[in-house]
Amino acid sequence: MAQRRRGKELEDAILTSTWQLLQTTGYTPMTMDDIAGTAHTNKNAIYRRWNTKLEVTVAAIRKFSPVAEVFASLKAPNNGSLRADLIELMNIPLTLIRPIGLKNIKGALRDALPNFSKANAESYRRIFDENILRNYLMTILQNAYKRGEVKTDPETFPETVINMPIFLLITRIISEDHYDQETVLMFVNKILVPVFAAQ
Amino acid sequence: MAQRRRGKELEDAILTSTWQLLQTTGYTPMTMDDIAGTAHTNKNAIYRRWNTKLEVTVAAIRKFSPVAEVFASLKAPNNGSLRADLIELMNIPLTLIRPIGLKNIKGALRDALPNFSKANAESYRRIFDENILRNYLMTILQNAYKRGEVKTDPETFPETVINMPIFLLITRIISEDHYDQETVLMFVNKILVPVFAAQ
DNA sequence: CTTTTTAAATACTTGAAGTACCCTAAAAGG
DNA sequence: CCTTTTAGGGTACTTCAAGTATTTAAAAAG
Repeated sequence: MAQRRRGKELEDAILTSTWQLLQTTGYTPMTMDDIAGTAHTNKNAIYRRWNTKLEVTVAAIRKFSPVAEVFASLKAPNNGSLRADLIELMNIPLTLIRPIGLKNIKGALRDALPNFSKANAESYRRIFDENILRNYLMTILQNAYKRGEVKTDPETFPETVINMPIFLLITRIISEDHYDQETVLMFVNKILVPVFAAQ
Repeated sequence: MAQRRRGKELEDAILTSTWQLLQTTGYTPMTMDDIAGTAHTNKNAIYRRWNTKLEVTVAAIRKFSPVAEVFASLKAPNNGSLRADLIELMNIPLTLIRPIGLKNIKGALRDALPNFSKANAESYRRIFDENILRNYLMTILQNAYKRGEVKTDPETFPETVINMPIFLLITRIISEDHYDQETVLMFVNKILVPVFAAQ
């Protein structure tokens, strides 16, 4: 019998298995027993650390996808034009979605859905962006306001308008439609710039 | 013991129970056993007619909510202005959402999610609108194009732009945020008119 | 009146989540 | 070293809802 692992070693094994199953089995069909089995341990070891499949999965994503690095290296776009800044902003999710896969994100979104509500708005921003996208957007809009590209103070925009970028992403995920450079340009040119410029 | 019901009588009893449970228990917590129990029958009678909770529920909604009547009485808005037409369009879901409840729609949306995809785009339009909203929107946009309120032929708009109204609704449902007259005006004035006018 | 259909009642199977418990290896502390 | 504490291994169990199977009997059809 193999040595008994514990602590970080065991945790790593669990997250590695989760990440691996995410690529092969996929989020939705993957079960807690699958994860435990692949990691050569049992469900208790998982439940001792996380409460749900969604939580283990988020932990695995944080460990193995470039989410952390990408966010660490980011700064708020400031290219001197609303359009250029929005393109840079909407490119961020591009880097994050690819290694995880749209379908897995959709599965996770489904599990997370019951926690989404206006009252609990944090929870869904957190999945992708830890509010970074939102903060960057506000900065971008403030700069555009100073330049006159946006007519009113972004602080007064309706929540729904501020949420347009994340809502475009969510609907893209729901429809399992690919997200690429062309999509970014379409979002920015055909939707986001017109909407923000009209405020 | 009561007489043994069958056929339409039994079907009505099942749908009545479903509709009733939708108002009390709510879609997500409601189980097939609940429905069977409330209708004083058993699950077999349900499964003989529908395959999933979602399908029974949709049948119950079609029977008891004003969906059918509303759609029958509708005609494509034509008020001579893009803005007025869009307001009329976005008012239609208002009538439909209230008697069903946002939370129930959200639960149903969650169950329906796996069937949503770009490839299968029909399925999610069907939930609310049987494509009527989309057809009306195209008519509205064509009229606006003739008047010059829209610069290019709506046939050439990106799918995402055409889907803006339904996506706004979906994100509203996801966030369990109320949908009222004020929301309609905000959607139309701050988002839909700017987006369509920019095409 | 006989046959066919189909609901009622009940019990069962399945799949996954989540829990309980006992045992023992590994770490920690003296 | 030796003892104590901690936490994983293994296994079995509970729960919940979905979905299926079976037997019985009532209603419909001829």
